[in-house]
Amino acid sequence: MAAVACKLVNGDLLPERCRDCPLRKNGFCASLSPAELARLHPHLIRKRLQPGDRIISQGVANAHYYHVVSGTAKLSAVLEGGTEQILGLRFAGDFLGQRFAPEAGFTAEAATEVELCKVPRTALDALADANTHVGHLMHRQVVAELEETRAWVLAIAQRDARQRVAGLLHRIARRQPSEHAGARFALPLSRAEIGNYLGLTVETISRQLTALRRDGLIAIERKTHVTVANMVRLATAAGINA
Amino acid sequence: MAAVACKLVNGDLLPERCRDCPLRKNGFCASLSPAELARLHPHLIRKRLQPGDRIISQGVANAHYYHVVSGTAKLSAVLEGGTEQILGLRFAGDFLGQRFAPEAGFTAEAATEVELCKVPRTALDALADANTHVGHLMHRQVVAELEETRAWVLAIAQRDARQRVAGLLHRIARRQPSEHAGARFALPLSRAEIGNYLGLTVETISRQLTALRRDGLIAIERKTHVTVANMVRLATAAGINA
DNA sequence: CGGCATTTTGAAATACATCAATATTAGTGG
DNA sequence: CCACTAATATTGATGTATTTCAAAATGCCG
Repeated sequence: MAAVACKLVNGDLLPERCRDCPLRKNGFCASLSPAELARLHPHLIRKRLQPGDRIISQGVANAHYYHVVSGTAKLSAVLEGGTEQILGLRFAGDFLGQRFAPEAGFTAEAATEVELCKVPRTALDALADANTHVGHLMHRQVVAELEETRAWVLAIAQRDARQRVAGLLHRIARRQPSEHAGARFALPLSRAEIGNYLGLTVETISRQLTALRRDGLIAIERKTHVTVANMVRLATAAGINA
Repeated sequence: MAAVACKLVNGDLLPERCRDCPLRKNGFCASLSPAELARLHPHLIRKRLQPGDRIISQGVANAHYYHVVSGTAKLSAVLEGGTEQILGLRFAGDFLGQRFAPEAGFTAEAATEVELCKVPRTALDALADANTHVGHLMHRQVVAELEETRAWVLAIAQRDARQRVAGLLHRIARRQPSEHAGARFALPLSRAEIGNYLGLTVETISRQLTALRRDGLIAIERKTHVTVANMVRLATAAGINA
């Protein structure tokens, strides 16, 4: 919640916190020059959230962008009808918030314990305008997200229940911190939420999970802790690759 | 196919063709200043395509952006498995092509007779870099497309066959040239393509269309010419608004 | 330990898919 | 213009995956 003091490392413009940040190596920050990071750094705030804590609220103008440093965030939206719809998950390295979107189109909340890097819109937008390269980066960011969303449509449109569930587990596993490398993780969503996300019922999710366990693709302990026995077989079950 | 000669109108920097263009009033071009349009204009090429003609080929680096001036374009992609998937439709005013996407992620072809405004990437990219405002416009463009794609995911995830078909007809109707204002249009997709798009079979599409006709929401002549009897009832059938 | 939400499991209902046959349309050449 | 063909669309009968309804089991928290 509190801002960490800024301290520049001797002989290097790169701020200490950013240099130690796991995100420095990949994604958005990796493409920023030390000078750009240095300019941004004074405005960065590190936050740690507990499951259920709100990050972004749908329909509210949001003054910040966020970078997920660790943990998993859940994206959801309430439709006109009042029904809730899960829109996706965001993992370490993912960016939250759209430029030029006046108000948030969805709600984001911590699904697990989450560490965030909070960036004021004004700061990043100013940098983007001053430095074309950063503006392009943010633009790329959206293009990539669009691609991913399109891929998701395809995935859901012509796949059956087993493939959808296997596909979701596969996607979650791939994005786990590399040490565990997909082997073991806590499900960031309840069965009901998974069903909502995949367009299936709670019961179907439950049945498919037990089926996947019965077939030896995964193991489940304490309802939420999944161990993937075989990533390749899981991918096959998901209908990924030909 | 051939470039139209450029001719500036007296006392106005706005090129004649652009001024007469139906797109001038809305969308991307509406946000460009006369000076910006004038700069872009020499590079614009008007093309007229017949149904089935390719506009963009998946996997190929594309040297142009396109604006749909009239008609309907069909977007599709071939997945790893070799199966084809319809990704969507583009109507008059819609933009084709993503900045920073090195190669086309999908194929676009004319579904009806289509009029296009073809813009070299180099020209528009240069303008975008020279003039922040234009860069922002292209950025906004993607953000809007992302929003729309997300909405589509929602639509398909938790709706049954009738709702999906009604929803598609509603979306097509809304985007028809205003004179006809949704009343009557030719379906730009075959039953098989609609099924592919909506994740349903040809037979189901056919049955749902006859059901909608039987219920008096639409009329169909010559298989492809749809008249919407009641847009409000169609929207209700689609599950739009609560 | 007891209450409460979530998950699992079972049985019946249903929406959509599949298989199969017929009907319509568009295209082609006589 | 008509007959012929091929492609696309419709309609029917049956099968199946998923939903729905209902109940039991598990895990969670005071």
